[in-house]
Amino acid sequence: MTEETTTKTNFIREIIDEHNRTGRFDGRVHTRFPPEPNGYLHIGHAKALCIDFGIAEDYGGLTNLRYDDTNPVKEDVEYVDAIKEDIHWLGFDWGDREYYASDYFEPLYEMALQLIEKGLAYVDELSPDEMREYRGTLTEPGKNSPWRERPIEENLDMFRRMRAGEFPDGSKTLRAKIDMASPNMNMRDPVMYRILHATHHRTGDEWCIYPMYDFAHGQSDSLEGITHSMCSLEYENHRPLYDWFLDQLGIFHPQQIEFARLNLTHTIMSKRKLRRLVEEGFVDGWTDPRMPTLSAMRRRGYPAAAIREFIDTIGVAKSDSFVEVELLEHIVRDQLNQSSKRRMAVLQPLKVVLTNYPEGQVEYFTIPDFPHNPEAGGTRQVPFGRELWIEREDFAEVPPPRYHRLSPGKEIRLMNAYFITCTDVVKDEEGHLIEIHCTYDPETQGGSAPDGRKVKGTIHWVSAAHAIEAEVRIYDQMFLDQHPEDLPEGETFLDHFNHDSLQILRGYLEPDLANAKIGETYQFVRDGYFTLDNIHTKPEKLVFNRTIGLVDTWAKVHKG
RNA sequence: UGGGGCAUGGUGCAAUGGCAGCACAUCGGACUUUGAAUCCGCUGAUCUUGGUUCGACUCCAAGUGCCCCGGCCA
Repeated sequence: MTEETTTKTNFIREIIDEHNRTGRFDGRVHTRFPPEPNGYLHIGHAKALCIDFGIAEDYGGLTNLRYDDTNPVKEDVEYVDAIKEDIHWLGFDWGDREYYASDYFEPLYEMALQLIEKGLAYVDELSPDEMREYRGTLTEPGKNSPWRERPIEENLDMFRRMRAGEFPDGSKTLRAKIDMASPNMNMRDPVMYRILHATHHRTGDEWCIYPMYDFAHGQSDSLEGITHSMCSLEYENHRPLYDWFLDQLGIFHPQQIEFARLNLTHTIMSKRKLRRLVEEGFVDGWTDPRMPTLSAMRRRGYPAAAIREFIDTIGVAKSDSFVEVELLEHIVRDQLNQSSKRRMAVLQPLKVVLTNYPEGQVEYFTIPDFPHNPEAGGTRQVPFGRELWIEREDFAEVPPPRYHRLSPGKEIRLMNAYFITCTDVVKDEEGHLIEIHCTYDPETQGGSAPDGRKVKGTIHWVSAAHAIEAEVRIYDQMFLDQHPEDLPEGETFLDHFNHDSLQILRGYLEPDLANAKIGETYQFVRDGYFTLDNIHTKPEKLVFNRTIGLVDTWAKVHKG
């Protein structure tokens, strides 16, 4: 309208604005997104992605993709490919700037040598247990390692021999010589290198010493000319160390800025815990539609644009927060409502026979894809016949108060077809409902009565003779608890996994759905949004995932 | 007195010394060939106590609460 919705400001943008005012980076903004390839990206990473890529884009800058692959025992190529696909899906692009911390192992090694030469790093031979003991506690200072005053030449020699593979894993480390009495534990002579005789997914067996995150990250930023290095709050305590390495090395000094990571209700964001759900079979892999991973959301039918809109809506700050998943769901529904063609599908079927409808007769109704905005889409032909499927919940033998659907003696509308009135209920010997008999009013073809009479209820239907069958998967939250990680003593998140979070149904669909395409979402009228599963769907077997249900006010009132 | 960080409706985010606002959620109503959507309306917040000021969410002081840090993980 008059003004393009101004990008909301936040504390990070204010810091960048200040840098631009003072000329700290000559007006340059260059960020990086630094995933560790040890798991799939989740919605929390989407927040980082939107911050890293979004801010750079707004300031006319660039963003590098850089894998933080400094720990070969945890990382794998399987993840690097999945990560790239997810970033592209979200709509971000790093051009040709795909980097790896492992690209910098050689320069990093040189930098370590420099620090040794300046007397700022030493080879330590304390065992892991001893090191912990020497580190002190949160309230008591640590004490210096007996190896701390080793001569520079000896450090140089030992470190070269560490690289050469002369020592076993864990026998030695290279440590920064800072301050064992620092109140910041990260400054108590942090380990820079450890010995790991492990095969790295990119460098193979070229190295047997690997830099720690703290020694690799800042210098990688510096090497790439990154100006603003955004990360989550827990790295705030690491910033003095980030700054220390850069200052001692005297190299280009980016600014680290920390923000609060995203937490969502009813799910977990810890990669370690998500991996347990995968490895212990609670879910069907990292892309199981119940997972908070981006590839799961894609598979489930969440639009990438909805995820970006969501991240934009929640904002960025430094206070720990828990966003209600309902907000994400609202935005997904909002976008899908505008883009999804309407179709009819019956998921929990009940047979209806129109006793006064001619045996063997079939007629076709032309129904718009977007009934409330017919110009927005096309139409499709929907067959109608004497026998129909309706939703089990759309009939009640004894209707509760304010029930608008079908019940004995009541007239309602079959959407876009006819008014029908229930005349009989057919049951088996045990009293189970088999089918219901209705009469239709031929005068109400198309769904309105020439005499102007109204009906309160409108239900959807599928012609039994023409219906196609499909598997339909309905999802619920993985955890019923709002905060599944906030548990009483002795319970784990696994104890609270919602085993009813996947429901598999066999539904009857209107025949046009045979033309459904993977990647397209449909609204199954009065139920929700559905998309074809990109893994289980076969030409001879359609499998639909329910992306998200429609808001169901009736269910709320009814359960009330 | 270890260090660092954060406190605004139920949730998330604004207001940068000048009328505390937006979104979601909740609740009520209108409309409806989707009990959806749409529309209208209600409820509801500045952690506490002092101070500065004509005026404080904002500045100052003290306190309280929550989060992070003792991996050769990131």
